[in-house]
Amino acid sequence: MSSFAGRMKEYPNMSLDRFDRENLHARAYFLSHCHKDHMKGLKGPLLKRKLKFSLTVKLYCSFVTKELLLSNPKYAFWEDHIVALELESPTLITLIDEASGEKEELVVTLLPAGHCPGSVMFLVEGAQGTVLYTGDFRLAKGDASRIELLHSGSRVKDIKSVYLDSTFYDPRFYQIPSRETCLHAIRGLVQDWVSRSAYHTVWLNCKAAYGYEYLFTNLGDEFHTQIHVKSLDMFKKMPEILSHVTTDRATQIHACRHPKDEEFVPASRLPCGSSASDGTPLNIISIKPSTMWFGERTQRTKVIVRTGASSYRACFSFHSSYSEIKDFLSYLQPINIYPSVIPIGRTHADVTELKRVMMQEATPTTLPNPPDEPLPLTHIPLITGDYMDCTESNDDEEERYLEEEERGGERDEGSVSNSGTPPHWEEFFTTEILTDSQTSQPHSCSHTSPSHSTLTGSQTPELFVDDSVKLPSPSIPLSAGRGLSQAESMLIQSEDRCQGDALTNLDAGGEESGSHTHQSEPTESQVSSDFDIPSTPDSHTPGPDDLSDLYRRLAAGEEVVTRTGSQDTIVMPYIHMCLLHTWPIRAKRNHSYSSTTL
DNA sequence: GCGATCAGGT
DNA sequence: CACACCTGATCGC
Repeated sequence: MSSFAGRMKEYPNMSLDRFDRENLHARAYFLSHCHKDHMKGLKGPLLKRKLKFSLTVKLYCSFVTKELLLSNPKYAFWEDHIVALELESPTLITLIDEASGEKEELVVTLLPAGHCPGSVMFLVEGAQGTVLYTGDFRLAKGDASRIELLHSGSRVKDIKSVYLDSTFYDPRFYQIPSRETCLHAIRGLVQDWVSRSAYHTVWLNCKAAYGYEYLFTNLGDEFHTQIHVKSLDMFKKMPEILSHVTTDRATQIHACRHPKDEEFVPASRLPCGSSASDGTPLNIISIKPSTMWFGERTQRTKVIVRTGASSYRACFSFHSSYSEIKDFLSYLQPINIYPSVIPIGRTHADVTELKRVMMQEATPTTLPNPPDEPLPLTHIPLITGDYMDCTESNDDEEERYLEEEERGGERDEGSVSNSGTPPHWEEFFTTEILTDSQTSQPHSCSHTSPSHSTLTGSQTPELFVDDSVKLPSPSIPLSAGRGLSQAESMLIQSEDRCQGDALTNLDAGGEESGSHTHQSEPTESQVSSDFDIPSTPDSHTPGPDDLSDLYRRLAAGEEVVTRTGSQDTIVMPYIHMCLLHTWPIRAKRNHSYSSTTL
């Protein structure tokens, strides 16, 4: 749970993801994504009143977040105060003190966060330096190097502070199987079940939160069906999602929910109460997306776990793992790291210390101690237990592993050739409301690069452990209930293949100190970039005045040429569609910059 | 009646 | 061992 109080040291006049208490006095608000724990105070009467009397206070977020937010009538009063920004489009924002008229100018850039639809990180550049507020994020190893606006010419921008989603910033959560691996496993399980008969039905037991949509779109594509959900309202401007969901209960894949009686659902009935029209009882399995993690030396990654006669857990994470966070931080090398989550049983000092350890790992050279920060003590490991040999379930229930998948990267998806690549699908946001009849065809996008088109086209995935996964046969009594026998549990033991790749990747990511210059890149087997950052060997860092002018012009949409050394560097004002990310839902329209001043 | 907070649950 | 959410009880206004 985020314990971030809402404000950053450098820019205390803006509030991010918190809207109560001190944040009531902010000059501008920023919402990174539409999850309730980042919206505290957002519908409060005090803020509502403030808006009534203010001409300048705005809420900045992505288009998708705006849409999701306004789909809840409780936030309707924000409508005229929301400024949706494009991803990866530096925007000049002027914070105005309404009492004194004092102004403060910032350049804010939304970067894709990979956490849920519409989720972004905020890159803020201004007089107090460049800071990055990550919100919640899930980025794979190497992703930071693909975000062009974290770079200036050939090098990473000098980042003073990162306000970090530190949910899994703990070595216990060293590894979380990649999105592709998890998706692939779920697809295999669904495939095995729904192919048995039209009466075999899958219930995806998802929580009431945004973030599972890419599961729906992928499964929908794969099985040529729509996923049954409770409501479509929030997706009415998101054709790529809308086309994959339905309120028609006659489908083999459900993600519907019911406020009550969730306990008795598996094997007997669905939350929506759907049953076959001819009275034949449905054969239902439930799949509950859950976070599963593995220690540093763990060679197995069990992606699907059977928890009952007809219930499963499948690995699914909205947040980056420890090694992904470390990769992210070692790439950016911020001077300060402010964790947003203080782990239970930890004090703020502990986390501050972790940060020091992190920075020591990241930068072999001596770092200046940031002013007002306590000095590091010695490194106390967060966890004293044995997480190195974590081959057990992460869950408290006794469970049998159904599948072990350690693909270590390049074998993830049939057509995917590198390990760090998120699922290949695109979502697009539109300003028009689509009707059901308009949504049957997946939208293509002119921005999509040819390689993306290839990847998002129909794929022939490898069947996942198709002869090793054994689902309960219909002849086995589907008595719900716990205490499976060994035989019933059917441990699927694929051979432990922990090929070198996975460990090599992890090890290459951040421990050893020598390779952590900003320019350093993992070897090409680990990371593929969608663009090459040009090398400008003798460039120099522009001063604050240069930057200020540059960003002003960038915000105005100009193409900017700067002389940073012996070469001219052309700074493109808008980079579109270059990232292979799961969640950056881009505006489907020609959109000039929102150059926002007030 | 509403909001904030907490406990307890999934 | 986590997240992100819900419901219900309680308290204060």
